[in-house]
Amino acid sequence: MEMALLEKISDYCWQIPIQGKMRVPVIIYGSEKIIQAMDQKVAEQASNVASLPGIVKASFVMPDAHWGYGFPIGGVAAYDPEEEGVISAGGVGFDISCGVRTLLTGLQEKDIQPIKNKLADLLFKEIPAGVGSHGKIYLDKEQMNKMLVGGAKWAIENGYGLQKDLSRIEEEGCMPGADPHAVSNLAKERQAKEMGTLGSGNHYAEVQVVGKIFDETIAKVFSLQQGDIVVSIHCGSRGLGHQIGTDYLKEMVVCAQKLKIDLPERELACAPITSELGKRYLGAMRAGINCAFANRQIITHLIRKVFLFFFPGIEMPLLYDVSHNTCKVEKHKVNGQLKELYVHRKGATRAYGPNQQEIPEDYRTVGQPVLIGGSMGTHSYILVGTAQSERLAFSSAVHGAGRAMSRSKALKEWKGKEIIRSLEEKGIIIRAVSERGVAEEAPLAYKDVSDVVEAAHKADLAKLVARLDPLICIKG
DNA sequence: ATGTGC
Repeated sequence: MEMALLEKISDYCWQIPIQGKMRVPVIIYGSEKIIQAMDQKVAEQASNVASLPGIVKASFVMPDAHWGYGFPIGGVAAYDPEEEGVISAGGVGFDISCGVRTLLTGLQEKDIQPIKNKLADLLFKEIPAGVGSHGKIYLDKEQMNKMLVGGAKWAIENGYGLQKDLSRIEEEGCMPGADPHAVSNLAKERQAKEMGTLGSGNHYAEVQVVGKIFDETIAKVFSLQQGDIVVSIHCGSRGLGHQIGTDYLKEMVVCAQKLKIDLPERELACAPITSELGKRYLGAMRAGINCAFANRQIITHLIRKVFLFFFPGIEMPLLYDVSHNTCKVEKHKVNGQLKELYVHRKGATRAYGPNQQEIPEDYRTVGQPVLIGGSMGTHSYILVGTAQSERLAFSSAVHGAGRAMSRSKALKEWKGKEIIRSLEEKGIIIRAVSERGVAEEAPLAYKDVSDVVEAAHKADLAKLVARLDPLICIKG
């Protein structure tokens, strides 16, 4: 990114002042090194986002941002319905409610060492992964609608998990206001066989060891200790979310044209929050959130079954489950006034600080766990939300490393087999459906997640709690 | 991200 175009506010905060059609400034969080390496396109896209009607405060860019479809990935933007604010399918992203869930195991690394390969094999066998992967579950129309309304709650009622899991999921695993009738039949058909599947790309299920604790006090509240084994799931709403995105993007292009909303780029298509289309998208997108909650809940059940085989009686409670592709209605302070805003987080994790009613009671004194998935073979991190983040970025933080290299370039650079072998030498077992997928997801095709979380920490968006090191990674 | 792409 061209640093000359930015005004430095602090070591970890930079600004693009209002210019052209921008209604608010762009605020970018990150070190000089991170922002220098960011694509210039991110600045353009974030400025475009700042030009849409009803945006308040600023168009925010997280340290892990990269070029996305219309809105940058790693972007946060809030729109006010009372100021003709908009909602945008591209501002949520195609993988609606993609997110991370982490399970505690109570095991230590030495417990899994003797069975590591067998554990990897069985996890790989039991968790369907890959493009177009199907599970054993088939939902008819009636069950589909119930799932889209009930989310993880529906999954638990149908035998996939424990009632107490719900208290550790954002929205308690069931997003209110979901409207299955706003979801196309095509989207539902695509999803019918995809419940409890991982998908492809950077999605994974990973067995990890807590490699480092940054904050002992908060780690204790999160039940994390050095050497503990945890399991993390990174996936979203599969074909359903993607089809909702595709369907509504088309409609929003037409809507924006009709209402003469000035779009710097077609891909910024949006609809007024108060419009019929805006409300319908919100209902469909919320159904997508429930689909992702249910999906991660079913995968949790599959993982627990595998662990129970090796460790009879094991309990695997949730640490937390949080999304990083959503639009949510939240109250935030703008110019000293509490406003109800539509907060788009695309590749940005909600990161509530202490004393928020929305987070589990056990965590309320310290703040919400902010789960940051790394790329294949690299560290992941657990952070905690801060009080400052509300003012800084509507309580949001980073979501992961972010690509540094295109998929096609990664394919030219590496072979899947070589990547798997070199990770094996480091003691990391990869079980993947596609060798091509492994090459595309090569560790060096991603930015360094450690830099990104350090920047989030130093910018006060969220605070470092623990580092997770991969042992077994199941991929599409 | 995606029944991967014009």
